[in-house]
This record gives sequence, structure tokens and C-alpha cells, in this order.
Amino acid sequence: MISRPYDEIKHLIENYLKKEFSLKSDLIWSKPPSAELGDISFPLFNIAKELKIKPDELGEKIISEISFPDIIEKVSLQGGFLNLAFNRSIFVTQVFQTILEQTKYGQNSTMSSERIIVEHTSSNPTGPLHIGNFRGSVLGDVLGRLFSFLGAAVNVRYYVNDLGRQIAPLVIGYFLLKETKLKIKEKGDLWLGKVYASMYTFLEIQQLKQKLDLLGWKSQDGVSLYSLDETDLKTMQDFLNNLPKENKEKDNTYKWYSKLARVQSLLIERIPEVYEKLNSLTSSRIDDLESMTNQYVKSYQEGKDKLIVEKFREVTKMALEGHVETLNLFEIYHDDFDWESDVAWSGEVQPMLDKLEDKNYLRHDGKARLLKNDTIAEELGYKTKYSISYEIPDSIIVNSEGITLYPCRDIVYHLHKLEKFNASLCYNVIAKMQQLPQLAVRLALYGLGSTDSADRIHHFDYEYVSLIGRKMAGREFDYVTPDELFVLAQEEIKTIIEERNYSEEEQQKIAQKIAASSIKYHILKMDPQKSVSFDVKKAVDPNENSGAFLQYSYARALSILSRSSKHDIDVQKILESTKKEKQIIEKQAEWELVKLMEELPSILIKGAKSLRPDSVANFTYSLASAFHKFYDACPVLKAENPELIKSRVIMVVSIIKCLESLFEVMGIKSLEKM
RNA sequence: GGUCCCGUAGCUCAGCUGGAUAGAGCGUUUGCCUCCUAAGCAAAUGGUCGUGCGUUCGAAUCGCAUCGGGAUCGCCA
Repeated sequence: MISRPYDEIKHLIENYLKKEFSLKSDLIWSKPPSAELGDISFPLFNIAKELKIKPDELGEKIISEISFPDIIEKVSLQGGFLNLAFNRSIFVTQVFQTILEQTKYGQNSTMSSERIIVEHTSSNPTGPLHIGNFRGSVLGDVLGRLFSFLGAAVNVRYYVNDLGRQIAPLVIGYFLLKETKLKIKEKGDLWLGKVYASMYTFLEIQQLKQKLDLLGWKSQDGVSLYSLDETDLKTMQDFLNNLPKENKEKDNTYKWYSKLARVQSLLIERIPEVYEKLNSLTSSRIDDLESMTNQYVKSYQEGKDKLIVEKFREVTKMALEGHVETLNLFEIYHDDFDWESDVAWSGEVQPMLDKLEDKNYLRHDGKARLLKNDTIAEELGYKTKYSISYEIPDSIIVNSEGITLYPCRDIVYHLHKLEKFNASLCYNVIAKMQQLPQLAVRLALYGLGSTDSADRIHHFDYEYVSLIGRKMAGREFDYVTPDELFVLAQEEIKTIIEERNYSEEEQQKIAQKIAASSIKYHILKMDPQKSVSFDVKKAVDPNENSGAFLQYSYARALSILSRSSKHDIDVQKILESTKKEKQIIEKQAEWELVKLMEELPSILIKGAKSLRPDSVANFTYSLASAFHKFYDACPVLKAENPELIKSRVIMVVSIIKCLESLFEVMGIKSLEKM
């Protein structure tokens, strides 16, 4: 356990109060609003009330009866607050020693008894990652790093959703193009995103046309089933307008029609080559895309048709490779990849459904099956346990075609997920949108009797990211990818570096590292629960975001050390002497910096326990900021006297260690020069 | 309509196990490189913490109500 000066003092007073007054509640410490009042403060109101004494009287008693250790220099009482000031020299000597004696400052074994799975990203292999799901990647990555820094065994997994119905049109389109020997000139996942957007639109247009046919609209002869040409648009509009108002389908169909017309023209504008080429291929080669899609999905789910399996795997692997490439740019890595299709082929889905059926936890609606979420939650005490008082809606897990839906595989997957790593905890870093399906999985596990497993699985949810003024939509090929942000950020950064004397190669390297950390930091620093409207300009602006600010503080610190020999200062020697000598604090900037450095270990623990990786990011910012202030206010190598030089050199070494730990936790690369 | 999340400075956000005068960055204005990297520092500007009521010695923080924004609620994941 970490012993902090703050905690020591707290325990000292607390123990006194417990012994003398048999105090029951905990003592709380806070920071005084201004430096003159001291460094640590105890509001006495609550406990004074419990002990039935006036706050000031209690304060007097504490002051007169406790003999404070040397580290406390001043004790005072002010309006019910007991304020204490540290002896800066003793405090700093102690902090420096703690920092220097650890290989990695802040690393500890708080979580060493845990084995934790972090599942993150798990994006659909239908296109590139975009900043929406990338937010999950960043959060999951840092969460994993944090747990691992605190001693937990961490296993980072990616669940590949390769079975979704939406993959089939992509696979169909991909092979239509492949047969034409078309060369792919861009990143695979981006390419697939274009194919997916096109094919899905064709499918929807077909469905719309069929729907309108049912309502009595007649499509023209010789017009493609998969596109809305001008005559289509006109006759559809007229037809829909002339439908009687009371027709229930009218409004929705009209909306659908308008949306598709818009999407079609958007895609023609954005990705003309792919869209038009695929349109003609699909029109001439495929009679009925919808039934082909269903056939493909069914066949892949069964996994018996080798050719189909190969086709799906080829496409999904291509997408996945693209995702991994993107993630690696940002120092984000996975240990294992689990394929949804493997879960389906394990043959365990049907027995699982049967079991739920036997226990009467499924509701039938035609061929469709619904999980009786509320019944399970009620009967098995889930509602009481997690104090849920509202009614949980049922979830569809098998559709009316008899096709099992995503949650079915997810349930089976989760039955085994914990075993795969012998995990004590599992965090699924998944968008908030998935709240209900995630709850359904847990409830299904309850229903299946795996209560213990269910309780160890947590949905770490984060809000979605939108672009300013619009939503991101894969089906409209409208999203911002981390890759393009990376390129933009690099360009911005290069304009700054150009003024310095770096070689082309160095420039490139530096720009890459800064771009990656800046984007990552920009996303990480925000509360996961806040929905974000993403401003590309701001994400990429080196002045706006502070990823560079952090790296700059590190580079500045290193640069001081690298110049030490020129000033005849032997850093190694100074470090060796720290155990014997007392350190000096002269200026306020130094004092603020030391106090922050002292907090680092507890910030990490708090961040991990409260599942707030963003708090680590924001702390790092404060620390870097305090260092910049120190840098400006306190010359190190040219300090007034040798003692001060020593203390400040140790300060620099300490801040470097602090930043190294924090960078490791956030997956930010440090730069020696920038 | 039910459920969940969010409303803090012109903009983007910290602060929320209740604590003293609510903090950063961007923006606007002004200083600081003969001195360890100016991607920095210092200063000015800017807030009835959505609104109301309640609990409390004390509320941005807790409770209730209300308004506004977002997500989700039977066949997509």
C-alpha cells in the first residue's frame, strides 16, 4: 500500500479522534483554497456535530493534544477548518526518495489479484474505423494499460462481428469487383467501406421498390432494380402523394424513399467510381440481391459451404487488418481476436436457446424468439441486486425467419469468455447504444444459471461521437477516420517543425509521434459519458489540443539533463547523494510541482477504481503545466547555489519519471527532442 | 410515453464520496527569447454552474420537480 504524507496525517488525527472520542465516521481531508492557509485541511463541521462539540473547540483540542511529526510545520484553525502546512524540505525529500527508488513511479500491486479482460473496438468489419468507435479503442486501451500498471493481469480482446447480416452484400459486391480484376489502390478497410455503402444502398432500393410494388406502384420496364432513376423518383413521388392519408404505410415509406434518394445522390457524388461500377455489375449480374443476401448469411452461419466461408473470411480479414493497422498507429494493441462465426459454428447456440426455452425464458412471436428480460430480472433477483424498479423490455434474439441474431452468439461467447483467460473481471468497452443488448446478455446468463459470470461482466459504456452538425453514417460513407485525422495532424505539426533544424526523416518521425498522441489525448481527456461533437480542426490543431503540450514538457526536461555535463554537473552523482541530503524548495512553482508529483500514484488508483481513464489524462495535463511553470520560474543548471542545483536536478529527474509512467499508462510515446 | 446520459465562460471541456474566493485550453488584448527548446511563461478579459424547490452550518456537487439536447425501447449490430 502506498503511504502518502496526506494519508499519514489523516490517520494520525483520525486515530486520535477514534480513541479519545470514539468517532465513527471517516475523516475527510481537502486542499485549502489558497497557499497561505497551508497544504492540507480538515473541515471539522461533520465530526464536531457527531461528537457534539463546537468545531473550533475540537480544533483547539486536536492542536493541543496531538504531537504532530516533523513533516508538519504549521497548524492553524480558521472558521472550522483545521489547516496544516508541510515542512517543505522534509516533504520533498520524502517524495523524491519515493520516486527515485521505484523503477516505475506509481506502479504498484493494488490490482495484482485481478485477471481482467478488456474487450474493445469490436467494430463491424464493413469499413474503416471512425472516430466514433475509435473512442472505444482509446478508452479500452488506456483502461487496460492502467489495470496492468496497477498489477492486474490484463487480456485485451477484439470480438470480430463477422456474422452480421450487413456483411453479406459487402461480400457479394467485393467479389463482383474482384472478378473485374480491379486494382485496389487504397487502404483495404476504406475500400470496403465504399463497397459496403454502395451495396447496402442497392439492397435497400430493391426493398423499397418491392414494398412500393406491394402498395400498387409499378416499376418501369428496363429500369434497374437497384437504382432510383429520374422516372422512378418522379412516379414514386406521385404515387406516394396520391396515397390516401389514412394509409398507415404512407409516411414511413415516404421517409424511406426520400432518404434513399438522398443517399444515392450522396454516394454518386462521394464515391462515383465504386458506386457506378458496382451498380452496373449488380444490375447485370444479380437478379435478386435480397434473397442472395439471405442465402449468403444463412450459409455462412452454418459454415458448411467452404467457398462461402472463404469469401466471408477474406473480406472480414481485410477489414480487420485495416483496423489493426489504424490501431497500431496509435499504439493500441489486442492480445486476442474472437470471431463471432466461430461461436456460431461451435454448435452451442441452439442448446443455449433450448435451455432458455426449457426454463420458459423465451417468448414466441411467430418464428421469432424474444428473451424475457424483465421476467428473468424479476425472478432471479437481478432487479433487487441492482435496484432496478422499471420494466426492462424484452429483446429479440431470433428473427421471424428463424435466423439467430447477434445477441445469441454474444450470450454463448460470454459463457466462455471468462474461462478463456480465467478472468476475475471483464470490461466490455462498447458504445452506450448497446446498453439494452448488453443487459440482455447478462440477464441471459442469469437465466442460464451463470450468475457468477454475469456479475463479473461489466459494460463500460461511452457516448457516441458525432460530427459537428451531422451524424456519422457508414451507409452513407460519411465519417471521419482516425487515419485521415492522423495525416491532417501531421501536416499541421510539420508546419511548426519546419522552423527547426531537423532532417526530413526526423521531422517525419516527430510529426508522427505527436500526431498520434495528440489525437489520442484529444479523445481521451473527455468524460466517456459525454456525447461529443467532434471538430476536426480542433482535433488537429497543435495549439488547441494538448497532446503535444505533454510531450513538450518531457522533451524540455530531458534537454536540461542532456546539457548538464556542459555545466559540469554530474547528474548521477547528485542522484546517489539524495539519500543522505535534505532537499530544498525555494519557489512556489517548485512546491506546486512536488505536491502534484506526490499525488500521481493515488490518481492512478482512483482512475482505475472509478473507471475514469480521462482523469489520468487531465492529471497529466496539470503535471505538465506545473512543470512548464517550474521551467520558466526556476533555472536548474544555473541556479544560484549548488544545493539548489542539486534539488532542481532531482526535480527534473523526478518529473521525467512521472511523465514516463503516465505516458505508459496512456500509450503516448515520449520524444527526446521536438 | 418508459429508461439511460448530458446541460458549468463566446467555443471545447475539468471540477461532482457536499467544504472556504468555481478552474483550464481556445478566442480577444498586452508583456517575456544576450539566460536549460517561446509547441512555453506572465497578465487582462470573460460564469445568476439550465430553472425552481428541498436537505444542510455549507450545494456546481446530494434529493425531488421542471425545461432543453442526445441515445435507446420486437426482427440491423
